[in-house]
Amino acid sequence: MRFTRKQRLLNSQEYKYVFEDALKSSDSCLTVLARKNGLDLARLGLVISKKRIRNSVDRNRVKRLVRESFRNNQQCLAGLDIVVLAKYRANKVDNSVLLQSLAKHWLSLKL
RNA sequence: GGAGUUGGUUGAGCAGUCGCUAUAUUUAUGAUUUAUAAGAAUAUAGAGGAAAGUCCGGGCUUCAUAGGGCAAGGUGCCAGAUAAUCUCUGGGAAGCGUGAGCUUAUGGAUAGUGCCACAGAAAAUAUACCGCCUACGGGUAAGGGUGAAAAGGUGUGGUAAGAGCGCACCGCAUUAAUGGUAACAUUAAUGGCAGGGUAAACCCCACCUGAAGCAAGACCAAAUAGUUAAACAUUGAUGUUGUCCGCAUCGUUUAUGGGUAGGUCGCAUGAGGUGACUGGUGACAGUCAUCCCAGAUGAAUGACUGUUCUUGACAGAACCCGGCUUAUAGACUAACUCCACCU
RNA sequence: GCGCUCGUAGCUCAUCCGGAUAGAGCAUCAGCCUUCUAAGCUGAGGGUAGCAGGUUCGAGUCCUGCCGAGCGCG
Repeated sequence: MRFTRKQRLLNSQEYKYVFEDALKSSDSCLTVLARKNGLDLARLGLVISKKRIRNSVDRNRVKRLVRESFRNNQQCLAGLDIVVLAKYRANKVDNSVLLQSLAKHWLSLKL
């Protein structure tokens, strides 16, 4: 499974498109938004603010985990534009917990 | 063996699978051809000692002048190092520590101005309060208490009482000699005490500072639309910080309205790293050999599994370097000091 | 990438160019008043002045370094 530039949201119009009318799934760590994009691919965007997670090391860790999980599950998400928002708790949680949480979100969005 | 001081090095390792970014090579597809675009495979490389804070300094780029005066700001013992510094090294002075060592915005209070609460007679001005002495004109600053600070200190002689009034030692100032590049130190002579503190209060003296910052700036491509009104117009406006002079340009500014903000370069060979030798007390410099070591742009280093140990801190490049400051689990190592014991 | 401002009681602010007990309003608590509450009156508590150093006899105030918050320009 590869994860290329095509599979990312690259500018603010694409983000706006998702925010306007989205399916929503959230828990204590993350909020996930999704909207159909009319393509074969799934596309991912990340919103991880400096206010919620102070250190850049932690921000990068969350980003990488989300990307990794997205990469492994992209087939079942095909045709969706997805935006992941991090919450305050996300930098206090272990990798495995975060991955489990993501897996749940993917499942709920797929339905 | 214990306690400590000052430096230096390092910042979990190994294997497997799947991914990300860059570079090189190869390959197939589309296209009239080239350029190019997007894709695949292989190989190689891929965050730090602080990448952080942005506190200093420099490179680089642009601004027609980097010219002058006045402002404004900074630095402040001496000498050196450096591209440069509010950095570093060595030395002097003062303070702290038994010591190794550590700390210091460390010029000037005899250029001038200001401030010094309360207490105290008095806060720098002496016809000085209590006092002491007296020939009742006055003399005096020993003693008293206040305070952060009160006109050299201690002793002794001396006196009406006292007093650098005299002397000895200590402190201080001036002059000279010697040592040192210098800061300064030592010695000698002279003076009889020069007249409190504060310059991180204004200031004086010496030295330094043109401004802006990679969103600098250069190039390519695309798109476009100006109109109306008002103000000023060489005694004006604008031009890279304040102001005046000087210099450059000729329209400028405000309101209203329309349009564009895509890409490439800048951008990774550098005051570079490593090792050896030489010079220097040292910061550092020189010579030779060798190496090429991130370059993203909604922004790359990760995930999972297994395994070992000491169970892993602080923390993520964004034009680049040199410092400083702050955060930091530990591990290793060198030199030195003090205490106790043994030989 | 530059430049600037602020941090004082639970909250909002004073404290002159350094001088000693850091003050005011609201809030809190206690008492009075009222049948009870509100309003009113009286009193009390609450502060290492963001943190750490330095200058000074003396620092909330001056200087330096950190921490936090906010603003402006491109």
